[in-house]
Amino acid sequence: MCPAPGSAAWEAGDPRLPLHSRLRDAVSARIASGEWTPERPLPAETALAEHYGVALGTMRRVLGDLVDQGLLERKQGAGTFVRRAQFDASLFRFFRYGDPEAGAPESRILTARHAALPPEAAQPLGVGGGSEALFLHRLRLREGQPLLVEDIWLPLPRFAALGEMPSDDLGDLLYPAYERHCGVVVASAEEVLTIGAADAAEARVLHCGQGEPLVVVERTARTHDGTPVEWRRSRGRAADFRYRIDIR
Amino acid sequence: MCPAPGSAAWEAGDPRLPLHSRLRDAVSARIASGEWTPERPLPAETALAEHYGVALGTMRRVLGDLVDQGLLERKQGAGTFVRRAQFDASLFRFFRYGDPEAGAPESRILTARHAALPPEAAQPLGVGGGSEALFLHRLRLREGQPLLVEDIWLPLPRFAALGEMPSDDLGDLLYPAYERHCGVVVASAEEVLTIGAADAAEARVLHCGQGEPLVVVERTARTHDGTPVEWRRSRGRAADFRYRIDIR
DNA sequence: AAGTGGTCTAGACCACTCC
DNA sequence: GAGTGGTCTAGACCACTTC
Repeated sequence: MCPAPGSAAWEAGDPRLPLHSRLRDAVSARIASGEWTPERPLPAETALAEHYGVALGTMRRVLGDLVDQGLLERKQGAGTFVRRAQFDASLFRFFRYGDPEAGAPESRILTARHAALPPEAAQPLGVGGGSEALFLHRLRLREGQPLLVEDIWLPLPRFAALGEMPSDDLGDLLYPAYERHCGVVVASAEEVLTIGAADAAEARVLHCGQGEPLVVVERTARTHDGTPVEWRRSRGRAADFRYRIDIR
Repeated sequence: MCPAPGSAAWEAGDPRLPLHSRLRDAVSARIASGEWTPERPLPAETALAEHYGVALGTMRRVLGDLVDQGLLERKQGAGTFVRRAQFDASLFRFFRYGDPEAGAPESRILTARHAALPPEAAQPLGVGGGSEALFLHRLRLREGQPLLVEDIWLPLPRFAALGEMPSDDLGDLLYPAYERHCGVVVASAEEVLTIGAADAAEARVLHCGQGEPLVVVERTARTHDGTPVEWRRSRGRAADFRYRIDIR
C-alpha cells in the first residue's frame, strides 16, 4: 500500500507520460479484470488517491476521464460504480416504429441450437471458422409488429449454460441473461450499418416484400477487457429506418 | 472589469446553479456573439479568470467543458480558439467508395438559381414557405465517379453575394465560401438519415437503376448562436452505404 | 525570452445518499 | 450522522509555441 513514488507496479508504460494517463490505464485494467462489480461502489476517491499516492484532484481527473469513457458512473453521495452496459435495445435507435416510448420491445426466440460458426461470425469473434457455437434466431417486435430479425452467435463453451435452458427463461433482454447465467458482462460494442435486400424467409417473418431493402446491423459485443463474446446480424425494413445525428 | 462577487451582469440565471455552469453560459454567449474569431486566440486563461473574478481552476474547467462541447479548441503554447466547423465533407463518413484517403471529393454545381423555398426546406430554416432563396443543385464525385446528388437551399438576402458569382469560384467546399463571401460561419448541424428510392433524374446522374434504394441525408446547418442558415438534402446509392458506430 | 496551455498538489466547504 | 462525490480556491512547476 501507499507505494513510494516511482517504484510501484502500476506505474508502467513510458514514465514520460503524464501521471494521470498512466494512472488511468492502471485503474482501467483493474476494471477490466472484474475486480469491481457494478453492485458495489469502488473505494472512495480519497482512499484511491491515498492508495496510489497522488493528490485527490489527480484521482478525480482520472475517474472523471473513465466516466467520460463510459467505464464508470458516479452517484453523488453513494459512490463510484463500474458501469453496466444497457444497449441491448439500442438497435431501436435506428428505427421509427410505433411510439418509441411505448413500452419495451418484445423478444421471441424462433431457434436455439448448437451449430458451427460461419466465417463472417468467426472472424470478428477471433476464433477459427467451424468452431462450435450456440446459435439463436430471434424476432423482435413492438406492439405486436415484427421489427427486426436477428442471428446471434455465441461461442462455446463459454455460453453452454445458456443452451441448456428453455428459451422462455431468457427474457426480452439477452445481456442481463449472459451476466446471470454465464458470468459474461458486455461492456462495449461495434456496429456496422449497411443496406441489403430481403430474401424469402426474411420477407415472410418481417411481413414485407421479397427484395425490399433492409437495414443490416452487424454488431460485435465485447467484455471490459475487449474480448469479443457475441456477434449478431440484425435486419429491419429500410422503410422504418431513421437515424438522427448531431455534428459540432 | 473584475466585478465584485454576486453583482456582475454575466452572473445571470438561477444563482443556485454552480458557478462553472453560469460562467459556461456566459462564455458560450460571447462565442455565439462572434466577439472572437477562429483567427485569433481568446484572452489567456489567467486573464479570463481574473476578468470574471474566479479561480484559474474554475476557468479552466469552463473552457474544458466548451472544448468537449466542440465550441473551442486548445493549442498548447498558442492559445484557446473558437472552433471552425469542418464537416462539409462529412457526408462521406456514410459511404464507402474508392479509397477514403484518396484525395478530396470533387464538387460539380449543376444548377444555381433563385427560387421559392419549398415547405420541407422552409420549416427547418424557420422562415415562411415560398420565401426567396438561393438554390444549388450539386453533384459530388470521388475519382470521377458520381457519389452524391445534393439540393441546397440558402435563404436570401443573407446569401445574395453567393448567387452573383460564377459557380466555378465556389470551390469544392461550400462552408469556407459561405464564410468568405457572406460572413456566415457554420458551427453545428443536425443530420437525419432515411432510405428512399431513385427517381429517373437521380438514377441518370448517379449512374444507377431507377427505383434503386438510396440513402437520403437531410441536414440543417446552424451558426454559433443556433440560427439555421442552410438546409440540404443529399442522396447516394444505398449499395455504397456503410456506417460504423462504437457503443460503450 | 515571454507567454500560453498542461500537470499536479493541498485543502476548504457544500449537497447528496444511506443507514 | 457518517461518508460520498461536487464545487471552488490558490499556487507551483513543466512543455510547448511564438517571436
